[in-house]
Amino acid sequence: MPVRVRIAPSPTGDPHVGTAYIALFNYCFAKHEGGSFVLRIEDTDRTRSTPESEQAILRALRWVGLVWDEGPDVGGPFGPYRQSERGEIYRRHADVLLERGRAYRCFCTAERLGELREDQKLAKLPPGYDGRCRKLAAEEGAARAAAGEVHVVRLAMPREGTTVFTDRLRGPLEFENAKIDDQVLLKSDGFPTYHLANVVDDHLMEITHVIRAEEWISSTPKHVVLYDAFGWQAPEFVHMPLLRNADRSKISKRKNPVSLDYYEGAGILSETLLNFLGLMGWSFGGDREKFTLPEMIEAFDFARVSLGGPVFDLEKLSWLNGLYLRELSDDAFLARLRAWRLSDEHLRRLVPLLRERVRRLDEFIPSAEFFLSGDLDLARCGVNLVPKGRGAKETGTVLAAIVDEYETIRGNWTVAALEACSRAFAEQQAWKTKELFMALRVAATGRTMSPPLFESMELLGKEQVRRRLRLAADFLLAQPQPQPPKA
RNA sequence: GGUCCCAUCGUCUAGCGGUUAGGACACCGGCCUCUCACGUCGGUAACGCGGGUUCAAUUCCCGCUGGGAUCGCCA
Repeated sequence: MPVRVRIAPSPTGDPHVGTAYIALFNYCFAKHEGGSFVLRIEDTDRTRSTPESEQAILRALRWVGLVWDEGPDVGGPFGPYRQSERGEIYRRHADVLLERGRAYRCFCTAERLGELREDQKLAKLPPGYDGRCRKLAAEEGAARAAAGEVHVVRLAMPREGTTVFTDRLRGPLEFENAKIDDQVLLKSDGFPTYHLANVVDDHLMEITHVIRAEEWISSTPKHVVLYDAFGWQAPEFVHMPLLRNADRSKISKRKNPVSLDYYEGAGILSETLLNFLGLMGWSFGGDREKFTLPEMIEAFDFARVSLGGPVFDLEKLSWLNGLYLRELSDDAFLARLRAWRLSDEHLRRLVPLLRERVRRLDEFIPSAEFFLSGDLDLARCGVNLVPKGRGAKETGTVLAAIVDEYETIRGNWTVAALEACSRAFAEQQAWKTKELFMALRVAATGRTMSPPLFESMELLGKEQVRRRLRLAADFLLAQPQPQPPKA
């Protein structure tokens, strides 16, 4: 049977470095085995999925250079590759489970489930569905559903016994069925949850190996039960360790740049990024640290995966990138620069902002410096970061808070949205706009004098701004507190 | 808290019973050099703890500790 693997991102946000990481291992394994690499879009969350996000993810994955053999854009024999276009398939399969008594209709409301969870929390019981609707007769469920009553379909987990599956990297993993609750398979909007869609699609798309992140281990027994309920053979499971923040928690945008767009914007070459991700949890063998994608494919072996969650270290990534940069010819280097920020396209966006602040052409580059550089020298910004009459700590807190506030406009990173959001935030914090805007200006540009703040922020891009604001906040929060006056 | 996963320098890792525990990033020093960077040479730095098994444990087993994940009509 030919090896078929897949990467299945959910288009609910920015292209994630973890997606590229898992995609890399899927890709290398598939290509090493002469198999196929499939891209499937898991957009079953109607409220959060957006076509913009899907486009951004496809674009970023293309930048990274992992080419998929089948996917929503290129098609293939197992399409459609977008789950939102496969609704009928999931409903049909849910019906099969219903008929077989392996699933049941549940009419409990979100409110009741919320209360249930609250009660369980208070009583210090493990959270989970209490199975109320499982007691309903199938006929009654069918009748109420036919009458148009809103409901979901839940998996009827076996109440006894254990479910075992073999993880390629860890060996057999065993779970007690009684401790796994009845997962929702079909939501009340008729869309499937991940659990159903993933199992159905992996089977229909003839996926042979599910290579995904470790966070999925605990839901795998549910998937195994589903395969069994359908009478299908489950694929082989391979759970890769999770990328981590410096504090060893799962990598997150609060603590690390996580968007592939950030790395592209920082001038990390895609070949560097792939090489570096290949160093996370995997080793080439020998003392080899620098290798190309074809070399990694050639050498690929799951036996060389280590399971400790690797901390993603920007410092080492930058070092590796330097290696790649230095081996470029001058012309190739120049081409990279142009593709990065020195394209006509990018410079043309800077010109209108900067030309009126420039008297001579030789002032242009200095005035544009913060648009073309990475992290700022915060020690040099120093006191300017903190408005008069405000403390370092409170300014740090405010900057950290506005980073979260900007989350709400991530899909609409425009001057107008930035300004509206920032003004509202200032009011809410009881800060003068003047105070807040200056702190933002210095944190984002490193200067007290700059082109208009929101224009600058829009051009810098959300990744760059987020990073600089966070760094400034961390810097301020780490300042030694003023000593209380001596008595 | 329940369940599950994991555990070698600060970080990424090699090691798959017997090694002076190797390499890389970062850090420190030397060399190179007009400076810096690159390069190069050297240095500081790790097997979490306790029991077993064994002639011998970093390596195998168990417990503890520590870290992580997960417990959604998100994926």
